[in-house]
Amino acid sequence: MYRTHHCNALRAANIHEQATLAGWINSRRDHGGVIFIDLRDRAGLTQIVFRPEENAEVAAQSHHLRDEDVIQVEGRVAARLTGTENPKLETGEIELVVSRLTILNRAEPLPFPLDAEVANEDLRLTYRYFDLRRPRLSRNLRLRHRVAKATRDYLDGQGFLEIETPILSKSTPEGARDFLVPSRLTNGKFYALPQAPQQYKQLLMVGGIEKYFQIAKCFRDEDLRADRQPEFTQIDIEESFVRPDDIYALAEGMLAAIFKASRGIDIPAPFPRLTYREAVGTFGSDKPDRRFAMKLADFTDDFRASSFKVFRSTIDSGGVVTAINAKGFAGITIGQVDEMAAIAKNFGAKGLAFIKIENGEWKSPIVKFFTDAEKSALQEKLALEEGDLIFFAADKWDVACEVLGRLRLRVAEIQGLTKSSEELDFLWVTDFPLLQFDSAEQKWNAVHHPFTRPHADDLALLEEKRFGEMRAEAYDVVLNGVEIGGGSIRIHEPDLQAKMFAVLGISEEQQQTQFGHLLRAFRLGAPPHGGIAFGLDRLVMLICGEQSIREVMAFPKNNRGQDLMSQSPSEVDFRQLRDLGLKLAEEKK
RNA sequence: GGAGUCUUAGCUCAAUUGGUUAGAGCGCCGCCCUGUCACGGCGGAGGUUGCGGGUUCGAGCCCCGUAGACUCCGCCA
Repeated sequence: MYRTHHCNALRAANIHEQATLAGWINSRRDHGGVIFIDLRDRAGLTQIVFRPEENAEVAAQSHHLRDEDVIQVEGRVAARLTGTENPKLETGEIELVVSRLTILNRAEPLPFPLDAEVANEDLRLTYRYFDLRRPRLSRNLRLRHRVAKATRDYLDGQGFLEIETPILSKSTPEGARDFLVPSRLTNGKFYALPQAPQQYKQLLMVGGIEKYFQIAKCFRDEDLRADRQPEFTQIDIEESFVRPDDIYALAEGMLAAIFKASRGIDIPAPFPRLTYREAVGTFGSDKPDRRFAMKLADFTDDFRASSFKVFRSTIDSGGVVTAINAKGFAGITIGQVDEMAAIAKNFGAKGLAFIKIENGEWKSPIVKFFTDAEKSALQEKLALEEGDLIFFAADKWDVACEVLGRLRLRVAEIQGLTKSSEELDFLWVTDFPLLQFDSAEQKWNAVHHPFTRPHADDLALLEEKRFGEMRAEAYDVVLNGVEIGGGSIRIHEPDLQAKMFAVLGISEEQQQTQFGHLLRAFRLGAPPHGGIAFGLDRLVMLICGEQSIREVMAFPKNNRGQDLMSQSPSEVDFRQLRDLGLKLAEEKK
């Protein structure tokens, strides 16, 4: 046995007992004579003390110890001298007077200190196993475990079965780029790593499972972001004989259990619901951060007869005029104006009109075009006050909303509106559009995925080919402006599914080769079903108060998808390629 | 593929307007120190200022290029 106690176990009640501890040297304080060491293991810290008068040999050895050496110590639990107790430590009333020291392993000079923030993420990722010793990451991984455990316990309690689905699966044309795995036994053919267990979970429903879940690894070969890694984890759920309301209640219950278990807090449920049109129209985003207002206000009717040509012509051609009030932002700098204009342009605006309210005056080159009626409409709907700043967007509805939505987020960031907020704002966004026209490819794409059920009231639109107007029976859960989950009720009828594939431009032949098994399954008595999937990494990130999912994964990849620690991806031996029947197109330089 | 920010000692950072030998704290090495808890004191080692080029009497600083990191856009059914 390496130890009799962990490093957060000994208390005043243990005084005079013998104990053996093992762990890392967190810090050492060498007084030449007496030497103190804070010994750390995953449970906490215990001060151990070496005294020459107690054991000269061991004390002499102790002078050579360094931070992060791994040692085992045996000794007597003693009360600290009066006045030297440390209230900052749970073990602060006692110390271990060492009589025997075993050095289990030494540490070379450290690549970076563990007791300070390190900015260089490259270095942290290269020495990830070392970085994991820091309280930040160990706390995050513990919270992640609590979230996963609460998820399993809750769903188990609701009668769900955790079922694994294949990692080696089939490439499909829709969606993200697949990671491919060449097949050795069938040269020239490939597996794909799953982007999500979507088809498998639907087939489990056909299989009569009724209630399935999985904490599933998913893979997408797309560019990375602070909240996107090529492999990530979903809490994947599917259930038969459900309406959206059933899914909402289940998801709310699960999130409540997760937040209770991880943060010890009760979250208010049911969550408010916004339709997609409401969310985008009011906040300029389908994942609105509602912890601050700065709502979009529509002025299309007010400017219908405007003498300001830009507004007038936009409205005449079916566009809208909307605005936000950036409260107290009239002191905006030239640089910030440029930045805002750049954001507007980046998201499709032709320009950015704005008005400063300063010294009781409306300052802007466009104010001269406005009538009193137009001004009072602005005044009223935006509740204008001294020091405010109005941003306008005049464009097609979706462009105008997105532009103001992006400006809204940037202004809030500059003003620090959510900086110290502890608020947890959950909501459902419902009634997403079913299809979106891709003008580059000149085809309709599924907004959610091809298996999403059209809204029952909009089925007639399918026959009329008014695809852009169709709503989906799809929903997202949003927390503080981050999409943490999304799902839909699925199509379970083979004919409707085939029709959807056709709309998406998937030929009859492709349907058979790529989705034949699914269509066939639907002809053998598929129950109505639907589900939802949560991004576990993003959820844990929010629970931990982190800005990046890399901070809640044990071994994340960098921006280029590389693991700096193990140096993957890496070249492979030519024999491996030969076995797979592969040849590289270009010789590596 | 595009935009932005950044890159100075092992780590975190500094270096006035372009001006002498690029500094500090932590860490490391050596010596001292018997009640500290971020212990303290004295001394020492450690630098091609990411890389390449240019302007200049003189470049860490200005210009051009390039590499890398991060953030965002595109992309992510």
